[in-house]
Amino acid sequence: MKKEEVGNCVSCENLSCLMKKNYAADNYATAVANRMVIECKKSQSFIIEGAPIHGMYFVYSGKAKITKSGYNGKEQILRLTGDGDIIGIRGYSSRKVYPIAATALEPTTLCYFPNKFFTNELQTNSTLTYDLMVFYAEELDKTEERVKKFAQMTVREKVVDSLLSIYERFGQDDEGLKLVLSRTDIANLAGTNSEQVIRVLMTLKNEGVINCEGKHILLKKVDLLRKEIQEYNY
DNA sequence: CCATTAAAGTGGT
DNA sequence: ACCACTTTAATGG
Repeated sequence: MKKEEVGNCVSCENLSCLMKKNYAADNYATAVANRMVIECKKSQSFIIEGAPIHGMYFVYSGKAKITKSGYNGKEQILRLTGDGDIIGIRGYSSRKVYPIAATALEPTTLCYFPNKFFTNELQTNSTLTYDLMVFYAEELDKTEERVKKFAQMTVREKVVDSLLSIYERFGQDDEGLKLVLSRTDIANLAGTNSEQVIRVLMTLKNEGVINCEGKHILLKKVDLLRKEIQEYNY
């Protein structure tokens, strides 16, 4: 884990960032003074499952996966994160070690806040604390939805659901979805294996619903895909 | 540029 | 769903 401290912190332009949102210009300077900017290369893990909790991260730019390792070495992707997202936010439970791992999926810049600083902020800045509570509530909601989907969806539906969640979070351009994942990563997100993902992707391609060129996946008929899983959405 | 490893894809059980 | 295998792509020196 390579950490690089930047002497002169660039101003955070990311308006969805929880910190930026909850600080007036003058107080924000205090936050900036306490943060550390970390540059991550692709496939670099900046949080290791089981390592002692030391602080929390915001994604300044880039993308990362949050994972938990399973029984036979297979990992489960819990969620995907991008600009403005918070990572490592369970340092406030009684746990002393991170229950998850976080790995960059592309070159990623992180804002890091040591626990000591952030704990103090939570006790003094109630809007920040409230926003964080809303985040927790939404995460719990999403997790419960996912439990239902994992139990009830077919393999095909789980893959479709995963593709749509990537589409909704990250969008797509002419090339395809803006988050490029390996088949194995898609499988670990959907709760299947890479073979099944490969087969579902090929079927969808033959049906003309998506387009695949290497790792670039383009959703051609989003409405049709949504229709396939609509009964699972509330 | 080549060598080694990782990922994609296929077919059989 | 799982495993074994071939082909193809990515990585690193």
